[in-house]
Amino acid sequence: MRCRIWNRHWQWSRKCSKNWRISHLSEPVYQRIRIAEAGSYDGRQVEIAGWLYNLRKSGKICFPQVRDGSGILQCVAVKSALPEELFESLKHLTQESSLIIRGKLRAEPRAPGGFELDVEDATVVQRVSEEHPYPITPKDHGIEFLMDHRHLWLRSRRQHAVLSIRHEVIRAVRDYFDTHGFTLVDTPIFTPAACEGTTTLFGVNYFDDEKVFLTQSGQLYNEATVMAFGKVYTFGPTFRAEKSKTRRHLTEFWMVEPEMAYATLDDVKRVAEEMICFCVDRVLANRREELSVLERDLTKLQAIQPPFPRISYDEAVLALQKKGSEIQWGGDLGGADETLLSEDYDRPVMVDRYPTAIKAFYFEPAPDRPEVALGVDILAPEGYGEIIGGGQRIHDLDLLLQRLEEHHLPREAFDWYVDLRRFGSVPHAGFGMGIERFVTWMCGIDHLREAIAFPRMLYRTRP
RNA sequence: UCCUCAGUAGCUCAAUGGUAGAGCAUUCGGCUGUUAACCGAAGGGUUGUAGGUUCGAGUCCUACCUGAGGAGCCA
Repeated sequence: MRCRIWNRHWQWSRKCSKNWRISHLSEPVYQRIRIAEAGSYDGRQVEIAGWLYNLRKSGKICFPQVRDGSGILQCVAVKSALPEELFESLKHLTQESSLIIRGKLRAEPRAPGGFELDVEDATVVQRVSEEHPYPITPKDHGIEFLMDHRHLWLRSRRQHAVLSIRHEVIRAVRDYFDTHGFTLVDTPIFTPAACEGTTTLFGVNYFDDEKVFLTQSGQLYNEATVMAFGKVYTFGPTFRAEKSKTRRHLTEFWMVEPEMAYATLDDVKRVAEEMICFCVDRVLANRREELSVLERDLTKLQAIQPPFPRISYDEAVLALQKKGSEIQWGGDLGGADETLLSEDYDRPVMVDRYPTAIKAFYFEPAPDRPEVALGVDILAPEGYGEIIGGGQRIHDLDLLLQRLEEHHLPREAFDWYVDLRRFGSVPHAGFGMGIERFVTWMCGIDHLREAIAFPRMLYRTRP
């Protein structure tokens, strides 16, 4: 397999340019490895394939730093040990040129990462030209420039770390639900109507003048699938056409939404707490390197242990008023209120039983106090705001019909949803967690846009 | 939709209403252990756009465009 790849490169190189291959060796004796595995190959002859991250040079020695997506490895090319042509071409390599380097790997305390490759041979796959040098230099850049070059910015260490942590979070979320009896049942992206009727939706033309909308939640569909499977979750993209221009909003983001039959608000709180701790532990266990690149304060993440504080909306309003907030009972918590509230705790805080009037139509009212709903928001510490919203759904047919009417929602659009209350309706509950908000919090970064590869925001849909 | 701030070299930024400049990047030269290497030199400009005030505008005024932050909005 390795030889076939090698031969293909070799033939391609001869076709492309006579300068393309600068090797002076003919036998492929080097084992291709990824930089992350360097520790297992001390003293061996290896080959790494990647891109030039940075280059420092003296007169007769140069240090190309190569990244291959798994890590960064410093190489050493010494003039006296290499053919003139090879040394000169390495010395004049441009940033982000793609190349394959072969040589002997060894432990080296002076090198970042602890390992270093003594260059014996190299192949430049594509040289970045001086006329169009790589735009992202190792110096400061403004956010506009970086966002315009997002397709290249992803290669930098910090962005690589953030997206690696995102991957870890997503894997942990799925592992958690997969090992706790939940079935993944994805819900449609095209939906015929508003899930809640209030928020703004992106409309799409769907053949012959029919109008459909991009989903803003899979929850209503989850309420159908959960009656088939008992415990389900949806994981997918979500679209909100809100003209929000803040560091906490994207127009396209990813959300995980579990739903449980025969479950109540307390079950939601228990499962959410357990899942959050599971994900934080995974990130801490598997992504130390990335957290360190991001200079994340680990003690802040290590403090995320059960039990999380649980307070009611009533208590939250009183606490906020004491801290100087203008909030009145009946109003929603603003961004500033969320920060103010969470600064009292070193772990996520659960706020439940919001006024029914400010919650969506499907929330079950508290049996003893119908003016509050059995919903809960979970606010991340350090001012990261709401990461989870959820609660118990109405399971009574008559109450649901009454709510639809009160919210002026079209009965026809909700026929199937209402049907669920006719055939073995049971108390059920669930929640939704925004992946980017969770990742932003894990990484300790200050903007949601870095927690997804290609963010979609108000006024920004490129690249 | 509203408020605030910004737009000058490829990038990050300077420039009292009076000759548009520095660092990085690029090119050339020097350096055998560099850590965003360093030292020397060179090239690189329609100061977001359109008007206006002025002897003279990057700088002041008006409008517009673009971006950022925030508010509103927002399971």
